[in-house]
Amino acid sequence: MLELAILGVLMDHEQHGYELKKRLGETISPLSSVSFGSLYPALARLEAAGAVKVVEARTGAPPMPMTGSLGAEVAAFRARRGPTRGSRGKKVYGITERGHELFAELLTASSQPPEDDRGFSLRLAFARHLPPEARLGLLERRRAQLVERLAKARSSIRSSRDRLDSYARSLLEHGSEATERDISWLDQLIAAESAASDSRKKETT
Amino acid sequence: MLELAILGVLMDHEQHGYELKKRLGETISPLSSVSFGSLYPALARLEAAGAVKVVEARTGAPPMPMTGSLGAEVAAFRARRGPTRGSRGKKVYGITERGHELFAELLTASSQPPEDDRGFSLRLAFARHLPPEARLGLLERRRAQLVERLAKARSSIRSSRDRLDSYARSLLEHGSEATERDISWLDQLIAAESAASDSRKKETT
DNA sequence: TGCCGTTATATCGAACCGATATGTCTAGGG
DNA sequence: CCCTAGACATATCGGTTCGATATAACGGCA
Repeated sequence: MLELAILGVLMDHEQHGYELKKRLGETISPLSSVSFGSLYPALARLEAAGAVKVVEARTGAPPMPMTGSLGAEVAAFRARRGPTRGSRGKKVYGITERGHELFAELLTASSQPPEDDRGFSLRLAFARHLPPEARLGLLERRRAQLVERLAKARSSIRSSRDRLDSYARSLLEHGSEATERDISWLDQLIAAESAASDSRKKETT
Repeated sequence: MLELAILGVLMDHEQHGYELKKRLGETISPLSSVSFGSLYPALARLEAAGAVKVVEARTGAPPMPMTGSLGAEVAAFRARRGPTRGSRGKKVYGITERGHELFAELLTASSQPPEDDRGFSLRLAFARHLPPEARLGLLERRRAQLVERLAKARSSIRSSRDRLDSYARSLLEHGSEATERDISWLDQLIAAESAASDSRKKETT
């Protein structure tokens, strides 16, 4: 999930981790910013998989690998060289050819099973990298999912109306209204997408 | 987080894990159901902390007190499916005195730092267990948080309008609208809460 | 010069999820 | 009467994510 987000942001510009976090926070999901505790491991995974690579490392000395369980060794090394020694600098990451493949794969696949909300938002944010049919499929699967969720929520409200206090009831009703709006928003997107598809068809005939 | 949800549900009636999962899914957050992989460890944690305890395990005849509005329903369910149904291999959990303390603590505390969306929903769902002033505080903190989030989202949209494609832009704008509606929903809740507070004040004078 | 806020990378423990294993109970078909 | 499919129910495993924390370089400024 995070891999997809990282690759998508790196598609535009090469960046380093700290910038990446900011961009992920503002562009993709302003609601829940990504933490470093997941970002750096994810970057490490991607680098290990050959999907991204360090393009530029601005350091005085060559970068020292501090991965794995070498904490004690590194500490010993630091103690030898003194506490002021530092080779920690920026590591600018860029996406590789393999990364492009992985991005396409992640963006397309696993949208078959009912994905969670953030998964959909992420895919929609990168929808321009999808072929038009896949875009429509994404929107329509999401719509179907929301319709089902709305039905469940409504039946849940009906069946347990009297044993809910006003707070819980208001929460559920507000959630249902939000889902309704999501659906009609999707309808707009689907209509726009269909119109674009039609105009493309006309052009080629 | 999950601990709070479990304790809150157990406040109403004693239940076993499987029922708990269903109730958490339908009542609290219809959007993201809790998985067993987190539910059972959380129950184990709570049991280790002495907040819940096993009330009944694999008994044939149900001597369960089952106070609350659900008692009738459970009885009807048993009558429908037969008296021996679902009484084997189950571990019915109940909340202890320590559990009540922990619940109050979790419900009140840690709402000071900006909590995430699910955290707020959870607290609101159990708002009837809060003292009225704490309810108002909860709502107003949430409102302030959403206002801030909206401002950030808007400035983010403005600053990066042209380098966003239509999908990302639509996503961000839809998110902002949803946040606006959340805010006005909160305004309603705050108004209702204030009115209730006023009427209480009048009663006591 | 010394201090401090920002930028930046990295790790740790705990929580949580999705998949999976295992066991129990009952209904229904042969 | 058995026996198998499927609901009910508990539990664990590997991997991802989060929140907190450590470390360190850099820039401004008093």
